[in-house]
Amino acid sequence: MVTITDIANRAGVSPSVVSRIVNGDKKLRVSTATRARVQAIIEETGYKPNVAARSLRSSETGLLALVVHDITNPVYSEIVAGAQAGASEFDKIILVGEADSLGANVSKIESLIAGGGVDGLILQGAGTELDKAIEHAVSRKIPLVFLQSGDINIAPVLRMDDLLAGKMATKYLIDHGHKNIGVISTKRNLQFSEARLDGWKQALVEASLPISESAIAAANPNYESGYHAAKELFDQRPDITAILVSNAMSAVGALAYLNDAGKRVPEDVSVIGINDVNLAEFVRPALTVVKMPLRTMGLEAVRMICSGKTSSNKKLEILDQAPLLVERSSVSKR
Amino acid sequence: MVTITDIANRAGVSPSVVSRIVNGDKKLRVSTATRARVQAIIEETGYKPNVAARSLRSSETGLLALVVHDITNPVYSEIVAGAQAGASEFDKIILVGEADSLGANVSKIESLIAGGGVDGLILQGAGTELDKAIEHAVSRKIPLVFLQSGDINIAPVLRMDDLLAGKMATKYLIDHGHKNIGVISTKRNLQFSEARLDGWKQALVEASLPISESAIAAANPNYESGYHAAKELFDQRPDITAILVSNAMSAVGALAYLNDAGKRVPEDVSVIGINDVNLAEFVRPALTVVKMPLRTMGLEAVRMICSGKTSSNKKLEILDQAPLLVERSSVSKR
DNA sequence: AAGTGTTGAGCAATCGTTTTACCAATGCTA
DNA sequence: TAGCATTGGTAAAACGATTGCTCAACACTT
Repeated sequence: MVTITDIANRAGVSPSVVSRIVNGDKKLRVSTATRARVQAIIEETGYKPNVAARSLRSSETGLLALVVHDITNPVYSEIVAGAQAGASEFDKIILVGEADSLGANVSKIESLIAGGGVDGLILQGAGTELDKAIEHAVSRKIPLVFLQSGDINIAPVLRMDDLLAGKMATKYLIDHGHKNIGVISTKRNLQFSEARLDGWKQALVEASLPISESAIAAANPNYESGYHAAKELFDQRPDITAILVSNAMSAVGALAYLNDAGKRVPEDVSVIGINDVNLAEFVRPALTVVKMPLRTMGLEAVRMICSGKTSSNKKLEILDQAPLLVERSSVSKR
Repeated sequence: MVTITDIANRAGVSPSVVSRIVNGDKKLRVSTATRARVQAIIEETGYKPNVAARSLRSSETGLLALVVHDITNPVYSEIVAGAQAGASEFDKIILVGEADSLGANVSKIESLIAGGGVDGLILQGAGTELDKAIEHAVSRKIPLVFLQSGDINIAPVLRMDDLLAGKMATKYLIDHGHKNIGVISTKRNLQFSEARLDGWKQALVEASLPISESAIAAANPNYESGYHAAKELFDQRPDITAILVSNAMSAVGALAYLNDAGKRVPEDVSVIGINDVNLAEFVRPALTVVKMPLRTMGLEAVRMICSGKTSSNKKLEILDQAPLLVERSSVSKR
């Protein structure tokens, strides 16, 4: 492999000069002549600095780890996309991990973090699997941000306005004349899910509608779980005419159940989801949803990490960008 | 940070001993007493070797880069999952990149590869964006595998039995009495897509059914494109009673179009997809598909990389594991 | 008793960059 | 012309781990 010394030798300069040229050193003092000569040689040889050596010296790796709960969930893909956009602002690369699958390679991830292999860590839906990794990150002072839920005493938690989202969605159903409104919340009692549920409650209260525990079901964020939660809900409460589903994948599952149960959407039952994904537009009936700024959340997380806002600012941060109601065909007047 | 020297000092041994203990050196000769002492100190201090230093010395990073065409596509998530499973066999971590989004950070990815930041490279649906990265990988002799399509002169190409899949699916439609069978192929003229199309053709030929160009449409692997391709197809050929859709996301899009066009599935039109995803089961009607061994492909790619089969063996490799027909509700007898 | 093996461990070079400190040469000021 | 600043560059010490080589001590063999 061609090293910085090779370049230096061929150019008849010392490695330091090459290094400065490559890195665009601020207080760089090198004549335009040598600079051109060196750059030509770099071009010609295709020299690229060895990343290991560089990060050994500078203790920066250019890698940011983002651990999400489930890669296959399109909702999380949005977060990843946002993070990637942020990463390119700061010239970093996002390393995507999956919390569930981590079981197998969790120790490898831990070593990576503990060994200074990443410049920052973004954790979405962190369960206890990652406790050790978190510990290492903290002791190594690696910038850390939680997304949607996490322990505020350890690192900042970034959230979207989930309360507002739940409220908006529910209000929309109420405005369409619904009075018996069920909700399918997200399991695991996650903080953000709780907030969405609170939004539902607040909207009902403000409309002087009763809140009943029997109108609440819970699902994991996948199709199947949404299907079963919907079944459970309607078995208990056949009188429900509209449901709010706290996440997109469960919403699609719920739609499937309603179809199988012979309930037409939206004629018999209206459905509104939280989180928008491409799929919502192409499922039939197309899902009306409250679109959350997932992308922005991913982006903002990276920005916090890279601009050093994580250590100073240990608190719950709620994104300014408001949820957006996207009307499609799954809700009707009653 | 606690380094190997710190450990060595506290244990009263030299760093080499610590290194050998940590790495389980084969020809390791260290007394059980010192070993225990050192290990206790490692435990106590939480020492983890610095990954940059380690990879500088050993020129191995423990990272494998997997670049897929589109992270949000659940089909590719399967590949990623398989690769991750393979990675944990070899104690490596998968770094997932996205070819499309690469536009922005492509140069960073290039540097990573060129700088020896990864131990191997798996490319799915590689377009020209990555040519430079490929070049670097080759010149650095970084193991490289193409998935589904790629230049066989550069590295091995791993494929599934796409021809068989196309044939099986089409035969299934034929067996159900269909004679006018359309196909929505995948754009970009990718090699695997071509093979699926050939399968369609072969099945028709074997059944002495005519092959007509007007029965062929093409879509990108996403919902929207599938929707439009279906529209195009049926505008041209309203007589078609069954379609084969070459990828799952397009199939869902096609389903949406058929619904909007007032064609009932499967009563008026039967649909069969290639590739299975969870969604196929929860969309209504549930999609009948030919399930491809995507997971196995991801797994096998990693195995090839990590066992050094990539340099010797530059050829097209087709996975043994056969496609599997999964019957659901989108195909009916005619 | 001399020779031969084995065990346990240390020394020091090395991987490729970055960066601090330093220096020589030149130009400028007063 | 002495003094000083600027320009353009070099030397060498890190960064932290790995590993080939060396070596002392002891145990066996013959």
